[in-house]
Formats: sequence, C-alpha cells, structure tokens
Amino acid sequence: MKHPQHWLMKSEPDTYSLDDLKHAPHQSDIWDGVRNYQARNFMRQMAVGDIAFFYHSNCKTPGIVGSMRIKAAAQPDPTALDIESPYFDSKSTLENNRWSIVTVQYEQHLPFLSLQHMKTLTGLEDFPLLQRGNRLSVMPVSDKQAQILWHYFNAQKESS
DNA sequence: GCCAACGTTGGC
DNA sequence: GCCAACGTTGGC
Repeated sequence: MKHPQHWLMKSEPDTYSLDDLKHAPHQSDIWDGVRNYQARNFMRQMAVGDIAFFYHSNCKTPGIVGSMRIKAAAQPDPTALDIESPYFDSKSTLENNRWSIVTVQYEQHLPFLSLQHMKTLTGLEDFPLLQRGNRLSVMPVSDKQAQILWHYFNAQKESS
C-alpha cells in the first residue's frame, strides 16, 4: 500500500470540533459543507488511510489540535440536497451533485500547535496555511511539511 | 467587531 | 468574457 498523503482540514470549533468527532458514533463522521471548488478537489484526491490534521479556525487561538484518518473516499455531499441544511445548494441535484464529502476517523489529540507558533517553525514557508490571504479549508501537506509537524508533536509529547 | 483577501454572481 | 458588487473567510 502506498504511504499515506497528509492533509489539513479546517473547522470552526463552535461548529464542529475535534471533540465532536471524538464523541461521534464510532469516532467517525462525514466532512460535509465544503463549498469551495479547490477544497473539494483536494477531498476528491484523498485516499483511504490518508492522514489529516484537524485545525481549529476562526476562534480565539487557531491551530492544529489533532489528527484523523480518511476512512472513505469522496462521495456526494447529502447536505447540498437538503433544503433544511445551511449548506443547501440549489444548483445541485441527485444526478449532478456539485459537492463532495469524505468520511473521517478520529485518530488522536496532539499537543496544541497554534498558528502563531507554526509560523516560527523553519521549513514551513511554503505551507499553504501560512500563505498570505489563504482561505482554503482543505489543503495538502507535503511529506516534508508533515515531517516537520510530526517532529514538533513528538518532541512536545516527550517533554511533557 | 474590523477588515483584507478572496471567490462567486450577474449585468452588460 | 469582463468586471463591479457582493458575500464569506478567518486572523487579529
């Protein structure tokens, strides 16, 4: 099996936090509501077993709080067809749903890595998250960037 | 709560 | 197909 690709996925903790995923049935859930084509296309590239960092955005101290595994590859997003959902999309149909979800599995909480501190780590200069004006909610993490992040998390775990 | 950056919409 | 207007994201 090909070694897993890393990703980063943002969620506002007030809407859906890592704890929410941890306490979901089977610690698994669908990642719905993505309404940006670039982010959607990244989700469509995800493979089962890929690793995604869970990032809390639009909160007091944004940063990475843990990790997940991709449990199932992209499928149509049911919320796009649900008129009751805040993510309802009038241009999507059952035959032609514009939007996708992946199924994610809780893996672990990690030592908190704030956005502020992430900016000080060397080797992350090209990380999309840190690029000016970036608003992507789903983005790839290169092997090199993942290695830097895991090094940070492992070092924090050892020193605690 | 402010606002810069960005994506989308819709008139033309 | 251009682009102004508008809505959203998300750090601060």
